[in-house]
Amino acid sequence: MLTHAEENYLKAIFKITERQNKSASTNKIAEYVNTSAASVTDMIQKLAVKELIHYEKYKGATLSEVGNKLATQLIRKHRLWEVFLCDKLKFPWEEVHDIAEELEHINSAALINRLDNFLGNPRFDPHGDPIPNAEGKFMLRNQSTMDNLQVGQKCVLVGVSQHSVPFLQHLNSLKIKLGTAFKILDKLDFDKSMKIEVDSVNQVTLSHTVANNLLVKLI
Amino acid sequence: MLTHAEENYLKAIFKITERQNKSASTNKIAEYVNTSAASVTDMIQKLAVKELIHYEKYKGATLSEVGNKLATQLIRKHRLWEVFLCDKLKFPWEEVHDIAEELEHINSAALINRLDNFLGNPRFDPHGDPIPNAEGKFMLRNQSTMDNLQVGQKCVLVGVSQHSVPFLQHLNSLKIKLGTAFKILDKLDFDKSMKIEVDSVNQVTLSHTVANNLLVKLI
DNA sequence: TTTTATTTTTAGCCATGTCTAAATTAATAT
DNA sequence: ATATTAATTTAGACATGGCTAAAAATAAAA
Repeated sequence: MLTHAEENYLKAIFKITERQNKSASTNKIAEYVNTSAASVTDMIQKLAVKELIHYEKYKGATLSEVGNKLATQLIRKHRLWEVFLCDKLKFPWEEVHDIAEELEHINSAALINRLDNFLGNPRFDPHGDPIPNAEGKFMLRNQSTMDNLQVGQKCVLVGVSQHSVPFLQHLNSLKIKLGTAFKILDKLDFDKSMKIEVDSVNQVTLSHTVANNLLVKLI
Repeated sequence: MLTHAEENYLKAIFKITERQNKSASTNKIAEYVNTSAASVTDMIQKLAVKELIHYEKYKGATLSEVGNKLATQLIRKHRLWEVFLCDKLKFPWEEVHDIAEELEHINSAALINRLDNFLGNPRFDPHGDPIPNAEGKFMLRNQSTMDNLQVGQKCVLVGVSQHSVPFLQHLNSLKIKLGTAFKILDKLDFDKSMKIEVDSVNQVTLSHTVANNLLVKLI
């Protein structure tokens, strides 16, 4: 059985190696688990002994097959709890991450399977991230970031690739949420900002940073 | 903020001093938190320094006002989660304790208040134990243990004072659950067992131990 | 290709919460 | 009242997970 700390390290390595296609560096992991590089070295050595990760001195860490399985189950638990918090308890989407961060450490397969059923076996969490099934398979979706679209194209928001509270609150204030439909009205060259029509009613301008963090599906 | 361990000690002392009307002994606490007496001595000394308990060498521990407040909130969380597990996730009542034992350590007042609302502000948990409200007030009920009743009296099961899995499964097998109505048919002197009519249909014999752990309300 | 800067590791230390064994105090029985 | 038993505390140790400061390895720049 894993400790909380071990679980957090596995999840960090999962997320880092998922984004970049190479091993997770000590510093990057330290940033994710909010600790010092020295502590990370200690911990990843222990995880390597337990064969949860592959680790070579000075070359970072990647998950072993077992470690990957465990990390995936954590992601599953985290995202299911987020759905519970938003759908059932009506939490706003910017508040669910921290609570789910604690809930994900509860250990009970029966609990998670019943929760999954109770929620109607959701495929995506409140931020649009896919929820792996009990076997660890993720559902993929063809999506792109909004800044890639051309003037005139229409799309629907299916996810956000940043979960920070200020970013999500910014979207709230623009009345943008998952499912919102957009039409690209204009793209400004000098700062890459975009003029957008939201739900066929109001127009807003999005900075490149914002557009880059919006995951959309063409319609 | 409290650690898991500290929370478990406070809860243990709460339960012990709730039952007996005197301070919780080192050994008793050790039994509740499943550790050695030496470890308990260590921990209660720390808790005393933090003024969460009153402690005098060789004389056991009682909760301070602050400690009592914290313990009560833990009980509240535990019991609300038990309701969630039974009512929403349809867990059988003998399986919820262990899971709630983990869930109760999640720290979020917003979460608990929303959960309380979501569940319809229940006053009692699946074993019939009262759930303190956000201010820590318990709802009391006039109840007695079934072994106190006389032949001919009728009652309804409103709680169980033992939560062990075998005991609860035994009740399952007898089709006895909260809300079940009984009539006392006979009391046997030599072993204090009782002959009972359950829900006006089947008759069963309950040992004194079982009857003593059934909390009932006369009707 | 050296020098410099950055990253990673090692070494030594600390707090938490546990343990066993031994010592001390309290309770019980003769 | 004293001896025995039981309960409690102390002492010393260990595992986990964190820290800082210094050393070593790698990467970047001159």
